[in-house]
Amino acid sequence: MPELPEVETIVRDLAATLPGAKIKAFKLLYAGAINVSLAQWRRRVVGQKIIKVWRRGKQLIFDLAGGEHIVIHLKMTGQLIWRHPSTSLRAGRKQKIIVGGHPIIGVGQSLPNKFTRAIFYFTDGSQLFFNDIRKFGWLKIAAADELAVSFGRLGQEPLSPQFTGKKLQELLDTKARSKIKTALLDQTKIAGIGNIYADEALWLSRIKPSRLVGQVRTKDWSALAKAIKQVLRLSIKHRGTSFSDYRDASGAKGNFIAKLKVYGRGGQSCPRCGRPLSKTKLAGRGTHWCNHCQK
DNA sequence: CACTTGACCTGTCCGC
DNA sequence: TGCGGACAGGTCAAGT
Repeated sequence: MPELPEVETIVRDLAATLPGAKIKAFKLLYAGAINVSLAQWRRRVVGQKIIKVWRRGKQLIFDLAGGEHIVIHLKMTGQLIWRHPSTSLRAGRKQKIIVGGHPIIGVGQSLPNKFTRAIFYFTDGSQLFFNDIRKFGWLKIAAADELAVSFGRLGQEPLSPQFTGKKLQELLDTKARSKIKTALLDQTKIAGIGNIYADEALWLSRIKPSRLVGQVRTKDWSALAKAIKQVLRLSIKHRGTSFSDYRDASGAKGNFIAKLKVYGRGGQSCPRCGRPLSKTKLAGRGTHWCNHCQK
């Protein structure tokens, strides 16, 4: 599910509420959701204060006052939804719901639900729910050195100033015979692009997903880098794409689905040239493009 | 070595 | 209405 714009949206939401919060308790509903025993998890997490919320690629990180880090990957269907007994994360969307017999304010259905895999309880009464239908997502507790090793394997942040056409070419042009879409999805080269935004960025830059990296020219690299930044930024502005399960930290859907040009639109007309969009499988993923205006 | 497939899970949708 | 299969935002390991 969540690619960079969705994770960034959740990070911004949580960064507005979590820093300073102290974890009072932790409830685990699916044992596979964490990387250590529950006893060890609680030993390292409960009593800790969250001092910072940030993102690297598609992963969220809570920095803890004691120096360790909670790292979260939402994979396809993960959600992080924050609730407080008396306040709503986003003004204007308040809605009374009942949790455990106590009325709280939030958006959408009551929590926990049958897909809730873990719950953080904070000393101020607020709660953070980790929901995940498909159970691919995970929470990890990591020391600083483990975090550095794991993030060292991740590629360039596409929204960083260093991410230019030249840089993109340097990163991807090493395997001339691989397909450009496959290369864009390689998290060790670029961190954060997933299936939706790979298709969207390639459409924007008029490059066919199956084009070989070796056939991408200098001006294409520059257009592609620009398209990647453009689509990621625009999606963040619209709070991400809710194709099915993605929700922000208040439980609300993102709005970018209305702005998608090709993803999920196979058979419909190309917004640029009007011809029908193609859909096929590439790199094991559904791939959408316009066979007329993408070369 | 590079690329493809299967596996991990649960849900939805479509054709029969 | 039921059933089987394909497919879904991600990433690994195993197989070719």
